[in-house]
Amino acid sequence: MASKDRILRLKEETRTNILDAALRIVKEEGWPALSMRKIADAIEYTAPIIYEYFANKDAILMELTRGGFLILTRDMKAAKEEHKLPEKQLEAMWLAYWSFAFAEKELYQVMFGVDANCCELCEIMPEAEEPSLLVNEAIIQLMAPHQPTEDEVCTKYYTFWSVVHGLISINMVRRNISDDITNEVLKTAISGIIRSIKG
Amino acid sequence: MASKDRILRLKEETRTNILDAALRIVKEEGWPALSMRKIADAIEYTAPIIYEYFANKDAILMELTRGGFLILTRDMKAAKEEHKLPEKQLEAMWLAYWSFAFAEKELYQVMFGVDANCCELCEIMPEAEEPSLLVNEAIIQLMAPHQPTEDEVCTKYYTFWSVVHGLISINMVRRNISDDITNEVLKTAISGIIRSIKG
DNA sequence: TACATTTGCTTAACGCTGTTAAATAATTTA
DNA sequence: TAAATTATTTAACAGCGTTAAGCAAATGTA
Repeated sequence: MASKDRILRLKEETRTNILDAALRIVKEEGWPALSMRKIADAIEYTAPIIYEYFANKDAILMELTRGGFLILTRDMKAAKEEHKLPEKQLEAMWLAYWSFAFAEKELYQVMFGVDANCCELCEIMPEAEEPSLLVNEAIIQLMAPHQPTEDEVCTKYYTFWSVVHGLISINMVRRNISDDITNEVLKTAISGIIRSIKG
Repeated sequence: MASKDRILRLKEETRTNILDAALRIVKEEGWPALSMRKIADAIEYTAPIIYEYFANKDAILMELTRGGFLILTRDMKAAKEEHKLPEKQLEAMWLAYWSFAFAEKELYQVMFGVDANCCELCEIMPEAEEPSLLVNEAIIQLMAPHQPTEDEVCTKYYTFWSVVHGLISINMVRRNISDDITNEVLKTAISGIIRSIKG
C-alpha cells in the first residue's frame, strides 16, 4: 500500500505547486493578472483540475493569506525573542512587520488589502490573530505599572498598527517617497508611542 | 444654433448620469459589482454608448477619483478656515479627512485603495495634491520657530497621514473595532504629533 | 487474462467581464 | 425628397470563474 502514500504525496505536491505558481504569477505580473487558467498553465494542467484541490479562486487567496500570517508571525516572534525589554521588543516587532510588508509585498497586499478579505478574518483564521497577540503581550508588560484596562491596551495596539500600516499602504501606492523620510517617520512614530505609553 | 447648445447640454448631462450611476451602483452593491453593462442599464442605454463619453472603465474611475479629491479639498479647506491657530487647523483638517473617508467610503476606496490608482497619481491629477498642500501650510506655520527644512515638514506630514490613513484602512476592513477606541486613537495620535512638533 | 470500475484529466459549455466593429435607426442637411 | 450625418444597437471577440460531460488510463475483480 505504499503506492497510496506516493499518490497522496503527489497530490500534496500539486497543491503546493498551485500555491507556488499563483504567488509567482502575482509577483511577476501583479494581482490582476492572476487567473485560474494561468495557474493551470504554470503547473501544466488545465483549469478544472485546480478545483480538485481548492473550492474556488478565493480559497487559493485564503491559503496564501494564511501562509503570509505564518511567515509574519515567525518573523515577529524571532524579532521579539532578541530582546528582553518590552519597549525594545515592540520596536523590533514593528520593524519586522515593516520588513515583511516589503519583502513579501504581494502577501501583505492580500492579507491586508482593501479587497477580498472580508470583515471576520480573525474568526475564520486563527493564524491572523497571532501577530496582535505577540504585540499585546509586550504592551501589557510595558503598561503594567499603570494597571491598564483591556481597552487601553487595545488603543495602544491600534495606534501602533495604524501608523505602521498606514505608512506601508502609502509607500506601496506612492513609491516616490524618499526612504530617509519613511524611516524617520517609522522610527520616531514607534518610539513616540512607546514614550507615551511609559508616560 | 441654440439646438447645438441643447445637444451639448444633453451630452454633458449624460456624462454626469454615467458618473452618478456608477457611484450609485458601487454604493449599493460594492466595487466588484460595477460593470459597464450595469452602468448602461442604469442610464437606459447599451454599453457601447459609454465609450462615447469615456475612453474606458478606468477613465470613469479616474473621474470619480478626481471628484473625490475636490470634495475632500473643499471639506478640509472649510475645516481649516474655522480656526486661526495652526494646531487647531491641523486637528480640524485631519478630522475632516476622517469624516470624508466614512461619509464617502466608496470614493475614499477608489482614491487611496491598493488597486487601480497607479504610482504617479499626483502627476497626472493636480487635484490629488491639494489636500497635502493645505496641511503642509499649517505644519510650516506651526514649525516656523524651528526653521524646519522641507524634509522635516514632509516627515511630519507623512506621520499624520500614516496614522490617519492606517486607522481608516483598518476600520474599513475590520468593522468590529469599537468607536470609542477608534476615536481615542485618532485624537490622541493627532494631538501627540502636534505636541511633538511644538517640541 | 478479460471485464468492470474507478480515477485523472480534458474538452465544451455557461454566464459574466471590458471592448470594438459592423449594422441599423433616427435626425439633420442639401 | 434624397443624401449625409449622427445616434444607438446588435454581434462579436477574447478573457474571466466555474461546472458538467466525456474520454482515457489505471486499478480492482473474476
